[in-house]
Amino acid sequence: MPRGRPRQFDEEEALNTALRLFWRHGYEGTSISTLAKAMGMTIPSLYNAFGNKESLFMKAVCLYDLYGDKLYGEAFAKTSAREVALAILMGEVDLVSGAETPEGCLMVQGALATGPDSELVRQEMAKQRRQAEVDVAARFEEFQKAGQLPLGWKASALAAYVMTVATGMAVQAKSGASRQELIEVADMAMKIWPKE
Amino acid sequence: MPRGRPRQFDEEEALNTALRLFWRHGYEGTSISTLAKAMGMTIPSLYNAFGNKESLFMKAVCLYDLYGDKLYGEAFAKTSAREVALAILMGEVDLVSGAETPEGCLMVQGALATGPDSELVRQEMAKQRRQAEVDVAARFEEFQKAGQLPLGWKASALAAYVMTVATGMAVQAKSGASRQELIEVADMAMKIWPKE
DNA sequence: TGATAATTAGATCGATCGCTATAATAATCC
DNA sequence: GGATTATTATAGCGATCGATCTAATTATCA
Repeated sequence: MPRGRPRQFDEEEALNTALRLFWRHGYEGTSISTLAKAMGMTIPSLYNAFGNKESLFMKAVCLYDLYGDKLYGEAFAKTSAREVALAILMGEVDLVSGAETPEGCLMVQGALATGPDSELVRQEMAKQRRQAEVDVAARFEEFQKAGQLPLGWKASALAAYVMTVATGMAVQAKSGASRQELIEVADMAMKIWPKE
Repeated sequence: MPRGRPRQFDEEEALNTALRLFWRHGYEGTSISTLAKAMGMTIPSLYNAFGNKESLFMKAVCLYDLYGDKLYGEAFAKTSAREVALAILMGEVDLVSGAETPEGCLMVQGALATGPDSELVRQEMAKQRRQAEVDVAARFEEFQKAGQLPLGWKASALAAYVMTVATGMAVQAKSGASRQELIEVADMAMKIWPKE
């Protein structure tokens, strides 16, 4: 046990609670007092443990990234562009409409349009969304170089398309779309691939 | 001229200014004081003319709807499902990446995830997004009944797909995607149609 | 057992939030 | 010109925002 008075909260559990709140209500829509109450700690304890609201949010984002890392890790392991796309879309359906998690995607609804005080957070979310697309494009590029993309397709355009559908499904989930509806959307989206 | 002291602002112009601010910064991210300054009127004048923040936002949404009404009106006039979809997607590209307007879509980023105080506004935006999809589905249903949809396609799933891509493009635009990138996405999205 | 270190608890900071009460101003109506 | 009506301007309302100060508490270390 460390030196001083022991903490009355579990840091990871508290961070997970914060993640759920930011996920559901966004960065601006979640107040410090709401966070502190839900996390079972006083406001000074929250600041002592997590810095400030922005750094708490960014730590929650890091925790959220674990979901994405798993999803895209598994998708990138697939051996065809079509399977990669399918894994991304079906994985996103699970993520944005999971029964145990808030509807939608933290990267999208965490800070999409904000006031001036949250501008840095908004830009960081936009940056991470763009980076995810760049990563997907790089994976598709590998298939492109191996001549395994349909004729005339650009890896970057395919990646932009897949991520656009994924992002759109996240908004649909937040609008109340069911998992079944999202699966139908993903099925439609996969029809871009030419038949044999 | 009406009875009392004349107004020092043009109501429609002021509402348009409010629309731009809500469009860029969202409902929660736009404060009354910011709105009043940009609209060139004092805070009491703003309340006198527009009620409260929520009703001002809803009036801005009505003004925004004019863009959508034009877009979907023209799209629904097309004579094939494919042309309807193409008109929707290209129209949305214009709308969410217009040079004269903020990036993205007010319906999406106006109030996607919010705090408890903005819950009503958030639900209203979600409702309008769902309604737009229902309208598109109804148009596709007409083609379906005429046997003019590809075999095995559901009008509702096609509508959900098209609106998902449209919504996703709105987020992409807010992330900084260029018009050209969005056009490439729309082109990819249209590939779901089978070749003759 | 006393010094040290870390966390907790309670009170509160200045700033801003959405909103409004009051009163001065500027037009028309009679 | 006086009454009426609507808008403007100033000031400020209570509540909440993110964040912090001070002090009491509870552990380890020497």
